[in-house]
Amino acid sequence: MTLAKQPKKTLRTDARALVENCAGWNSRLAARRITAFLDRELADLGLSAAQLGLMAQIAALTDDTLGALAQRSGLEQSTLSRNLRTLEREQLIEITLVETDLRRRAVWLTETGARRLEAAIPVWREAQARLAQVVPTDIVRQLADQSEAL
Amino acid sequence: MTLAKQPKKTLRTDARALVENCAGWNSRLAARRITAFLDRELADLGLSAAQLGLMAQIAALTDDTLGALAQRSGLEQSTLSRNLRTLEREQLIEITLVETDLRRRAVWLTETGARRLEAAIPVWREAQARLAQVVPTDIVRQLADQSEAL
DNA sequence: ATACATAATATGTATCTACATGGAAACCGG
DNA sequence: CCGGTTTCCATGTAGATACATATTATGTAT
Repeated sequence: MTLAKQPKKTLRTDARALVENCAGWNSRLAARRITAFLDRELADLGLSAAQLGLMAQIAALTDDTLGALAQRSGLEQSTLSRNLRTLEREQLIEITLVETDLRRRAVWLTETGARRLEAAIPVWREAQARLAQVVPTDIVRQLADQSEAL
Repeated sequence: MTLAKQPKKTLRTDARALVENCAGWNSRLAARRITAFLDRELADLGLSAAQLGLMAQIAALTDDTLGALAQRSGLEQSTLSRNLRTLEREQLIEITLVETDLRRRAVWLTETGARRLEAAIPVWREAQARLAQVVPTDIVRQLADQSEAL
């Protein structure tokens, strides 16, 4: 009878292998750490790393609707819907109907949002540069690209 | 007067550079995609990728308390506290007092939890192998390691 | 021993994330 | 034009995550 307190050696060994190698765990761990770093760097701007990224996604589009934005940003449609809401509440973005198809909504930055993003860019650039001294940022980008095939 | 609908070219250009290169965004994107893949692969087991990882962390320890586990797993103490609760609710883990210091709690897998983890290991191994054909898992591990320095 | 500081954990609050489902608009076959 | 289907988005629900703060127990100086 194996006590839970002292699991079988093999289980512990397997668990250690999982902990070390699991790409799921490791990718989330890296994301947590990198995001925490950026959040600290961006704290003064009143933007989180996630918000900055999403605003940049929006600014990068010429004009597009929520579904397309979800696609491009690799977010669940429902997740996007909610992440947009916090930006909307702070009046950084605006969401409006598309007259030609009333099911669709279009997003864009407000003037306030554009100014906020503009102010954030150099801070982000600086933070990313410091980050790049510790983590190979081009590799991170490759990873994001490659994982799309999953 | 620049309309928000058509932000300054420079802003859009900067935004595109951010979207492409931001290690924060890219790391979260990769983590989302990898985690979603593993969640699908693990669906039958009644475990999410995050739960599996955390259970493995617990199993990998000989004996330890919550603070140490938070450290090792790179999670906020408060985050860990809550993630453990869902495992506890399903009776996969047990949390008890440490008699020598009543502030501390110790965690371990229940028999049910150990069996569940044991069953999950081969499934994880298979999933990780398939994942590795698309994403270099050793690189992901390096990233997690390197980002600790942030 | 008592009062104050420190340590370990839990809880309040809020954002990020996703799956399942709901509601409204558009589309399409007859 | 009408009814069924599909598309787009929002919402219910729930886990993952973190910061700030509260709570309880330990340690310490007097």
